[in-house]
Amino acid sequence: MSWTDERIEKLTKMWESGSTASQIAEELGGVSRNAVIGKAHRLGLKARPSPVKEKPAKAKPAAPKAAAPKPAAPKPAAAPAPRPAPAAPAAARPAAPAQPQQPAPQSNQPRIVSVGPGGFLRQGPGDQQPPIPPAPPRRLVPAKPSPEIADKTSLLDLSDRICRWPMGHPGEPDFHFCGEKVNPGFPYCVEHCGRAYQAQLPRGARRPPPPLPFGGPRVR
DNA sequence: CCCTGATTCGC
DNA sequence: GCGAATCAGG
Repeated sequence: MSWTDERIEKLTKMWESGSTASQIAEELGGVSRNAVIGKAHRLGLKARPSPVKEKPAKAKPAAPKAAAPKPAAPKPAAAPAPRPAPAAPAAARPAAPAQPQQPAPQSNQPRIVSVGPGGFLRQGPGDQQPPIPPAPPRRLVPAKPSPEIADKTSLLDLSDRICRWPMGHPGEPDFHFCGEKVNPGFPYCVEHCGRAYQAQLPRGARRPPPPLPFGGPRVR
């Protein structure tokens, strides 16, 4: 792509209206952000108040870098008063918050509108208006993950009064906890306390041990 | 790491 | 003149 008059004009307008180099490059198409910046500087449009914070040479005149091999033009410090001072890039990036803008029914000026690749109408920087408040509030996760586990006692449902006896095996879709009201003073309900706390039977009278929580090795 | 603009330098 | 690479900063 070459820098035709039109493109240069567009670049100039957008640059002066506060659009970023990336935006300009994207708008123009076929050029990179660097190309835009390079061209802009070559055109002499330089030194916009960029998002790069300016360093106010404050109290300390310590200017290790800003020392002046340049006698001619002392840089006019950041003067927020003059025009191109995009103060609020928050809501509307592409919009140009300069001055001659919003209600500016161009008296003559046929309004240059070009058609983009997708068939959309391109806007000039001056025309840009932020018509769409973003705000797509949405929740990706429903309050109840799924009906299946809605009534089952999950890990999150456990409390001091809830029987935490595991039902099923961890990792399984339906794994949950007993959820019964606890046997006061114990972490399990009465039934599971009976399982958890087995009276030691006399040797020889042992029965095969009841299934422990998590059942030991998985039976398949 | 994303972004920004600025500058350099080989083409 | 051009712009990728690089730099410097937020």
